[in-house]
Amino acid sequence: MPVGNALGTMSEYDFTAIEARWQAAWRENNTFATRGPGEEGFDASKPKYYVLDMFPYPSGAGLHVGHPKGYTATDITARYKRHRGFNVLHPMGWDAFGLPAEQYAIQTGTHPAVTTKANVDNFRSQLQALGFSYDWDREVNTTDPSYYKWTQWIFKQLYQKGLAYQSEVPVWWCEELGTVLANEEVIDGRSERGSHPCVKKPLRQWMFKITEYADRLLADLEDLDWPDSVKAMQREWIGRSEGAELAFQPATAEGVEVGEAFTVFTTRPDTLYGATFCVLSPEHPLVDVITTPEQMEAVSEYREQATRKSELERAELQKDKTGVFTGAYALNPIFPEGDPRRLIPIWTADYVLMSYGTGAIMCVPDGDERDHEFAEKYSLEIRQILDGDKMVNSDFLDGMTKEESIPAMIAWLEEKGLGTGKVNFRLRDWLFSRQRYWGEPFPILHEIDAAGERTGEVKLAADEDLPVSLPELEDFTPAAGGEPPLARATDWVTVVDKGGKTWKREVNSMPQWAGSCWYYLRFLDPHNQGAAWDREKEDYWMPVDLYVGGAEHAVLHLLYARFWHKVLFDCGLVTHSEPFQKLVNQGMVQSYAFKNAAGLLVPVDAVTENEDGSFFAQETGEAVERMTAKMSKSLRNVINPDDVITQYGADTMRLYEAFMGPVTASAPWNPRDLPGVFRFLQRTWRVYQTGLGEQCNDDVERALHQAIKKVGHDLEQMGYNTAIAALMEFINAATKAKVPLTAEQAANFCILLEPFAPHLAEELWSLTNQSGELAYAAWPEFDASKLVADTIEVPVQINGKLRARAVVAPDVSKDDLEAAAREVIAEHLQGEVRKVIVVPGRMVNFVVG
RNA sequence: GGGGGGGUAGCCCAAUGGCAGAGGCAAAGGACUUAAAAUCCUUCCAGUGCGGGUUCGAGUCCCGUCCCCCCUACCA
Repeated sequence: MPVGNALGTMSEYDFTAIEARWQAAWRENNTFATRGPGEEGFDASKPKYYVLDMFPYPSGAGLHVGHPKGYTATDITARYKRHRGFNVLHPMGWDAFGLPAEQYAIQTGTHPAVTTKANVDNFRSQLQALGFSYDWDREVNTTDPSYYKWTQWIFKQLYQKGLAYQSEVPVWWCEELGTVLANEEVIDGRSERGSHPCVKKPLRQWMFKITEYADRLLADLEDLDWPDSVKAMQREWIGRSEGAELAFQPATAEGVEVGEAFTVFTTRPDTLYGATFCVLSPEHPLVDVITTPEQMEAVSEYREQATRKSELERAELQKDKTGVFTGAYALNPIFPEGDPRRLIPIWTADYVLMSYGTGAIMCVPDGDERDHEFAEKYSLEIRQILDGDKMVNSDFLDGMTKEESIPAMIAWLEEKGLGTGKVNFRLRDWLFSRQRYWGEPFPILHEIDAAGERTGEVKLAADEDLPVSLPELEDFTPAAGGEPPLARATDWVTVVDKGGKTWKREVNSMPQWAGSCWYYLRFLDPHNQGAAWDREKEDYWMPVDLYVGGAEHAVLHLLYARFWHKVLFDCGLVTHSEPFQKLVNQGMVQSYAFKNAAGLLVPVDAVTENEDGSFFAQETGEAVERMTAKMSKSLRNVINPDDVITQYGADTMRLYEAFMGPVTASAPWNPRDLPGVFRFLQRTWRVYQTGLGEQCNDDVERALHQAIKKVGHDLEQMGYNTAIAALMEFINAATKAKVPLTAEQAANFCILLEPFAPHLAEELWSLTNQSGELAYAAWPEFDASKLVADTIEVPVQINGKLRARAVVAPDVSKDDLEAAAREVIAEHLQGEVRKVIVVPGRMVNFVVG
């Protein structure tokens, strides 16, 4: 085979050389450097498009084939938008604080910064090998002091707004990780990372008042172009419910008042006439006060059991409700003194959670399924108050539906001063401190007294003292008792201010979410030394037009970032109240796995396929069933992107990722499908190898214009897989025509191909001596007159069933089409034609009989 | 239990209410080749989970039902 690039000479599609050449050229020419307001070369007349990936944590394992699925989608869109004349901001960075680097440091003594740098370098080169058009001049790294300086500065803004506070609260403590965790990071009593057991423990921690923003975080979801599932998850997490709070007074069995009144939250205050008992959470402080001596032993034992039970165990045991009578009673405020219904028993039970509402509930067995179950089990009174959807035995509410009775009851309670209408949220304040080394230090100083003890007074570090840099440490292990590793850096911890006064630094660090709460703003102005970002740039680029990432961040990163952004908005630092206008969750890239009859998973490399397409395990010979699963080391089904690039090239890899199906769909990586897209690129290469022609072939020209239309249309709605199908159609047509493309056709197809397979497109652009920079060449316009053939076949139906086809001109009139249809259908037409439906260019339908 | 998303050829996946098929994989046959690979050409394949309804016409809209995936769950 002759090797060479001269046109007219058949040469191989040498993707390795082509990709290396163009990646180098893009770097040298700064092809994808983006200019914003105030930057040289900025063109203010162009519209902007900000397309963002959720930046990765640079793990030691390197890039996973799942990462490029989203990155390929955004890159195709970024490249497409450049052709459409947009100023495109398409940056990449590293969310590099986090536990793995710290744990590796504890095991090996390697400083997390060293590990992080190595991992970042690896990730960057892997991403560059895929030819993504990021503006690498804007790369940010959350662990860089010049970055976290501004993370600390934003913390100060939140603090100054009164949104950050310290509190001794029961928080999730994870012994294994040696740190506290946020509610969002604990699932069923286990840490989200690593699945280690966690317990509730009272500790003094930094909190953010995210609950003050609950209403806005909920309401503003409305206008966002986000997946319904993510909006639903955020709504549920915020958990707004309307109802009332009302107070119950504890009393003895004789009705003598004891202790303080307790408040309950209920969404159905109107069912108060059916309230026959109350339940306090075992953690409720009042339980100690009101429990009678006779019941004390049983209650203490129950409470102890409840604390020992993990949240997980409580959830597992949910079917079987348990509880203990406290011996005390509560006065149902709706009944007058002397009414026997007024005195109701108070129980304690762990199905009532201290963390929701007030930790105390009124129970209406006739209205609530759980209360009913509990009442049945412990033989408590069940008083009817509902007949169908109408209230009964409820005095002034009788005959009302709940829509009428709830407001009526709230009005009544408020009038009598017994309760108030109340909106309750499930959202808790955000626990913002961690006992780790590898995180942002707080810009906080604690006042200490002569004995070196904290007085409780704190002050912020001055702006000119930022960043508060991480001190060097030898040992990164958390100290016993939850003391953070930073406490060991004694020189760093002690600060003497200008007045000679001694302070101690905060030794907790920020959680990993901090850096990712605002990185999309730093990309706008990454080298700014004097400010986190420039207002003019922020005004131009924000909000993010397209944000692509995994669904796992639905309530963590995406809720936190929205919260920070709203605070920044209230501070007048940003111009929009929401950061991410359109959000897309890319589907997961899964892998095949195999399961035997016993349901055990069998590693991929231990399975062989039979001729008939079934599978068997090599060792045992037993039949196994193919299924899709997450890639995992144990199943040995992890695909390494580097191997794919070596074998097929980056363009094939990109094309395959985009061609797997809709970007939002999960699909297994199927090595068998790779050659299909690879062949398409080879065919494309070959079409261009025959040189350019003068003569314009009609079929090729039509296919090209159809492709221009379809690819543009599909890309507007992120239909990457169907856009690629359109490209394939064109190449199939061009191959079939066996005539060289004209220079114009060759150029136009290069532009269509560039977003998907940029290296090959650049090579072909250069081989055909096109002028100008391909990445910024204007997207071609399609000519509607060239879209259709000289004649088209129109289906002719009788009663909706296909009976014949009429060959007509594409622009035939309605009457002429009907005439042509009558001609071809004549022999099939029997009986009276009652109606004729004619859709010009589409079909004709005769309704008979 | 609640919420979100899906069921179309052997497989992945397309189809503004208008011929069920764009594209790819796999399969079969052929061309080229000493042979194989690669490449090229040709061919094969379902009536859209199931049952109703609306319509001239339903994969698409409506009602019911079954199955699968994801998220969430004693939230008062």
